[in-house]
Amino acid sequence: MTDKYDALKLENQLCFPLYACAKEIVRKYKPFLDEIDLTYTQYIAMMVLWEREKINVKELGEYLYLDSGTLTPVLKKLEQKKYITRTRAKDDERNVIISLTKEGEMLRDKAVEVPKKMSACINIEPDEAVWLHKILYKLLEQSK
Amino acid sequence: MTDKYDALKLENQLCFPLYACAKEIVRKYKPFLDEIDLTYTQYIAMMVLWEREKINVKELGEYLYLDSGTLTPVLKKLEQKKYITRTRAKDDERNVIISLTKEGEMLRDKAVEVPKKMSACINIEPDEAVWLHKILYKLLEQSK
DNA sequence: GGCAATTCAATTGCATACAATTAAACTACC
DNA sequence: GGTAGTTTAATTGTATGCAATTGAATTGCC
Repeated sequence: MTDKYDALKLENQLCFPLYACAKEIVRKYKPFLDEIDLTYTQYIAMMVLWEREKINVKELGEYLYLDSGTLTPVLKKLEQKKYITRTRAKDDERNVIISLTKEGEMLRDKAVEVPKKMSACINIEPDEAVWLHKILYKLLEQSK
Repeated sequence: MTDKYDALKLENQLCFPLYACAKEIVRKYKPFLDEIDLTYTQYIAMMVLWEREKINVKELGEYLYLDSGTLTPVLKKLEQKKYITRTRAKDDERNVIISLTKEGEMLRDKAVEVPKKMSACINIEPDEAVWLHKILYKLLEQSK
């Protein structure tokens, strides 16, 4: 019951369900993120800022696995919305420092509801979630 | 050691590593897919075609979790490359039938090397891979 | 000190993704 | 048989993503 093309079957891929699952879950975030007027990419960028307050684009990109080509427009949007500021570092003008504004800080209290609402949408056993989390980070480590 | 914002920490998310992991793995495909001049989206579309030969856009979208807004331009590209044809169904002109061409069929022999090369790039225990596959499909089921 | 190499963010070009709308075709129902 | 509702792709508009390039700033090295 095997043929030489088995490896090409969609159902035999590991990448495909990963790709599809990520998209579907990000899509589920949308209604909740709409309430606080953030896209998913803006949301994860804010997440880092809430932890760090100040960070440059390169380091932010390392956290998020995104490059400046993606981040620059996202950060400009967040700047427009007054959640962050973008300023060249005095000591090294190549670096653009992203800083949280007071408005950005305040958004945190509204955003904290998002993960709560999401967890109600994803039906997964707690121990499976822990496992999945672990294995995904193990795979991510390989990309560094 | 917990605070009210713990749920907002990037490292506590399940969606983020899923999202990042999917992107990183798709990126790892790129050099192999470049060799056969396919993008990842074109590749997974071809994968379905190699299994099905004929399918309409809607049903293809259900397999791939993609809508016509994404698929139409992808399929037009594959048509340009002569791997598929797009024709309105005689019996119901709303349906666009995607069919594999002989060139598309022939590409399969080259494409079958891609999963082989990829598996050498992803370092994961076989039983973990099976488990991951299972849990991802379980999550995907919830999006139907 | 001066120049080559490196670093960083921004830009460009291309390819997704998806929500919302549109237009054409078909179905149901009377 | 006519019309309202439904279905299917395509289109439009917005937001990513990423490779490659650019330009400014900095560092290394002699």
